[in-house]
Amino acid sequence: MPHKLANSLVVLDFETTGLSPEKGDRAIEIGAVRIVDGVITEQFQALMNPGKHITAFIEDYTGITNEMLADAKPCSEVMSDFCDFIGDDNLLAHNASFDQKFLEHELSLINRHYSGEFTCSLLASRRLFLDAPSHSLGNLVSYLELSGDGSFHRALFDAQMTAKLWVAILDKVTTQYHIKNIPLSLMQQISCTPKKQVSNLLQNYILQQCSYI
DNA sequence: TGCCAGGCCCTCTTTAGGGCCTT
Repeated sequence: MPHKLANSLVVLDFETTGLSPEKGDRAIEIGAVRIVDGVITEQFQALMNPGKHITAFIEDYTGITNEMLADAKPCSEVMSDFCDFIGDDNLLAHNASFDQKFLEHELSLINRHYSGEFTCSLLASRRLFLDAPSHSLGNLVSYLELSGDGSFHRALFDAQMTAKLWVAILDKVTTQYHIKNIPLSLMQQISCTPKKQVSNLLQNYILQQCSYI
């Protein structure tokens, strides 16, 4: 069933056989949560059989083994189900360019498409958490003391923690700049604005909002 | 034989190089 709520966002994460679909890499797991008004309302998780063996490195990195994938549904079936889950929602991922290229590649193989906007929590966090020692998902979760029960490099857990990170990013904007009901378009503007200009961008946004009152 | 991803972003930059981030 398609979802079309302005304040609804699907946070997703892929585990894959490697870094590049252009070089033949495929998805092996998809994990996602839907957040509405900052609260997780639904989740999606599935292993998928990429049609080839995964390397020992990927087995070690993810904890997903060839044995686990042997009985999994094929990518085409899982991705069709996931496309239905997305509906018309906007999308978010940590280092979104990576997940976006795998999503588009897997959906192209089954002649499906998504319509939402893609937003990146990595780009936003680099601009808003300037003092974080690193902006990897794991380090940001530690830096912000976000709680969670699971293992990094599994798709659903990473999606859950990315969702919590996103809520923390929105809280940061609300607390520091006193902006409530932050539109996704503003977050996308932040994500593509040079670091030194983010403060000006947000202050100008506040002034624009005040001028409407 | 040697190489092998790609986008973003900073700086000792912009006619470039290298680190970060994702698996």
